[in-house]
Amino acid sequence: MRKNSSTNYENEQVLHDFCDAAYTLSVLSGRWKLTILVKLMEQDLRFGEIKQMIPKITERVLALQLKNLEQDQLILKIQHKSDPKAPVYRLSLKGKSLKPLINSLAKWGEKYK
Amino acid sequence: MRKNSSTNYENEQVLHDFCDAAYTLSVLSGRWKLTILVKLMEQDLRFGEIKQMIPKITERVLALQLKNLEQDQLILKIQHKSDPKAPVYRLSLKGKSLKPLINSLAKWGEKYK
DNA sequence: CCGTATCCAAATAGATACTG
DNA sequence: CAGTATCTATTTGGATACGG
Repeated sequence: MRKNSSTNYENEQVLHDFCDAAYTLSVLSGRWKLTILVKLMEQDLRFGEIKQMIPKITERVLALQLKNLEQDQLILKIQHKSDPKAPVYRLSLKGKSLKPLINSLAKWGEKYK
Repeated sequence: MRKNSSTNYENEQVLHDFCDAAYTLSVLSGRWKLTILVKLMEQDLRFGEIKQMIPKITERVLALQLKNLEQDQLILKIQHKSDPKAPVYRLSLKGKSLKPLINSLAKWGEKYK
């Protein structure tokens, strides 16, 4: 009797390809990514502003995480021709689309932590 | 003009405490955790069975990941008095409750990867 | 069969100084 | 201000051998 007895009623929820879930986890995993994304949900920010909001992050690591997020196309780095030295980081549509997902993660965490 | 123009219509979705989301990510992050959880969604398994299903995992790492999952109370290690040498790993209720969440992760990943 | 013990490699993150 | 360069520390995962 090793097979779960619950097989019948639980399978109405089909399991999607969990490799896709692994991809999602991969873009979210990183010491400060969630924090940065959440800050950017509210407004566009510059490097120094993020640094100020997250005092414990070092410049090197902030640069790395931003680069990752940009490569995964979750954020955009916007440079104006008028002042290319003051780029702004902004959520992309893909990044914005994470909002409900992050909320789902938070709800599960709140309930089960 | 740095403030997002989208502030008005997007805030109907309140942002939950993202620390709770970080907790959720933390229990899911680990090289093989998702794989193991998905296998256990279908049936209880023994150490050696999981090892066979994931040939590339080493015994040390499998033991570590199982220990993590057990500590986070996502899985149960079930030992029968009759044969304490043949424990079975089983999803806990908390572990089972991840199913819809993992599906959400997979759906987002499928769409945006 | 179900792990643990040792040792090692890789990835990630931190401290600090420096540059265009 | 917005990063890069170095160097180090920590965490995580892998290879392999051994033990109850």
